[in-house]
Amino acid sequence: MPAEEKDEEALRSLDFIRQIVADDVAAGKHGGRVQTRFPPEPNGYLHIGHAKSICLNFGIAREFGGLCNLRFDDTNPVVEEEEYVKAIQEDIRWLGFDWDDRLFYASDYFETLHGYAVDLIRQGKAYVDSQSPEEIRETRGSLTRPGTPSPFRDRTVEENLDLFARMREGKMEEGSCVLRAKIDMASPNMNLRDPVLYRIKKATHHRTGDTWCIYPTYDFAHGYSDSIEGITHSLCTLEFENHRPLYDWLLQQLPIHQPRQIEFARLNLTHTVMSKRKLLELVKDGHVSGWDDPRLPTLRGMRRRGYPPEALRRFCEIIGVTKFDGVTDIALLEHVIREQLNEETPRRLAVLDPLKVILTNYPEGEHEELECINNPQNPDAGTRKVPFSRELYIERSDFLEAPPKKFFRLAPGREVRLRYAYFITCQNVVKDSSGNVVALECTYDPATRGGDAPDGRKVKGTIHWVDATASVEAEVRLFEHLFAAEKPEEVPDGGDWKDNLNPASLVVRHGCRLEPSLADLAAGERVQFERLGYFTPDPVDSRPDRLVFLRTVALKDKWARMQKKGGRG
RNA sequence: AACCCGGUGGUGUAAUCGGUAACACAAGAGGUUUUGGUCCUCUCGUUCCAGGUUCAAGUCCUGGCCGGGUUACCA
Repeated sequence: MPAEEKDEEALRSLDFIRQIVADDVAAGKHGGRVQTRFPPEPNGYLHIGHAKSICLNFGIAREFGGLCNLRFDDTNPVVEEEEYVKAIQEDIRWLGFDWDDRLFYASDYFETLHGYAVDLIRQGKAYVDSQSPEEIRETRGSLTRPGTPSPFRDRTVEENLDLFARMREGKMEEGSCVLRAKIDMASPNMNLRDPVLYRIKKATHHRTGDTWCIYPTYDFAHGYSDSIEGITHSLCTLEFENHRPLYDWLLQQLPIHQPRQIEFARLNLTHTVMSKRKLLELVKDGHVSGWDDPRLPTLRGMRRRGYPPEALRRFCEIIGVTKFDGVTDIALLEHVIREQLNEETPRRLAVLDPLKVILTNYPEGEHEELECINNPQNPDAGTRKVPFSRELYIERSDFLEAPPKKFFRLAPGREVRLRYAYFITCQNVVKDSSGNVVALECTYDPATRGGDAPDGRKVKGTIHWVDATASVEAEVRLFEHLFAAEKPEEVPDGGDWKDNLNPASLVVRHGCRLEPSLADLAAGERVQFERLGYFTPDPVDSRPDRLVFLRTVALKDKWARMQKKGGRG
């Protein structure tokens, strides 16, 4: 009733699918009921593209007071496995969605589906074709040439019934015959040229075992499964657009619940690949460590990398739903990850490439604890004590012997602030015999404890540090885009998409030094290493005695950008 | 080549279903700052083209152009 509330509601525009659903609800279609489904085939792991579909389907159900089912589309036993069924459920739960007791399988409906096929045969709408797969392909015609009818197209209902029964009984060889819909061999839509409805596969199904040797095709099973479950809006990606006439035709032949299929554009991201086939190839060929490699766009990879599920949901919300087949900049994903992590992540000090600093005027054998703010974004996060003494480590990249113009960090004779600690001045550069910088001798100003100078003097730079002895060692893995090219699939002729793999997508740093509190971070916890990015202990490889951290995403780095720009001229 | 679907700044979306282009990201410039982070300000579009309907078109019509999908007993 409040006007402002109404305005706010009006401001939130509905995507074209939600608009359709809203209209249907308003019109009282299906009694105002809304039911969707997420229908993965259990033959691979879920990726961020699936997340878009999951958020859409579960999101719409929730927004319209409806339900969303999880249904495994397991109609092809030769490629599907139980292993994926479990993994997919895990991933969806992690993303934050729940299907309650509505976990279904297309294979649950095999008997009903078979009955529907028999109904179609009885109506003269389907027939058993005894042509070979090659013959079927050839007589289907082409995009420009109509197909020609099968010589078996006009078999009698009785004959078809008998043949189909024998198919089910296993008396026919694989490939010797199929059940086809009798629609229109001259249709400009290839899907309507007597599509195959059932084929013989003498394979063991992960759920039905050897009960069946004939299996329905996707087109046959999908719409009918939707109907059986009372789905009102069946959402799928654009490549099924041409299947919709078949979806509708199949449904309309029987006096059953009629769902509506609506197609939307799948998600494409820059600097990565999304197809199951390509992902599989990367895993199989060892370009990545597995399906949960943190560089992959798989949900497992992202979970391991420390991406918060809330951010993924937010991302799916931002990208919207349309019929335009575009490519989303992966920078948008990274942005929502940072946005989320910036709010909720405790800050910590860590040095990835340690350079020793000796405070020559700091008393030997002495140490102290300095108070550091946990999260400037959130005062409630409080503070913590971090050990400090005469010998420290700073980031090697925070020191330059001959600093360029805009370099604000440490250099000979220059003063900087150690975050939450003291101002220090570099007095001497210690080098080994081959001229490498091995340590810095600095003086600190005791009056600047905490990081402020009582005399009001300023420093240009603040750098992070860690105590040399009271710190723990760790391995840290840094990631960049898996592919250097924005669109890895676009390759010059003769080239391979894998040529675009980024050789620097994984950089492993050994001998990193972390503030002691990081030693007992629990798996799944996320922190910000100040000035470096957001990190999480690797749930796979990190052990109490051998810490491994993964960088979820780097902080934005203006300095790096300036350097890059300058370097290019 | 036939059919289907699309086309709004660099990218992704929006525009109260004809009323005078908005948001986010990216990029660039500047400000604040004990993270070169965050935050704040500013810059970046003849809505693919050409006609037409209309007082009024990103929205409707026609024709082009460009892009995607489709010729598995895969999904």
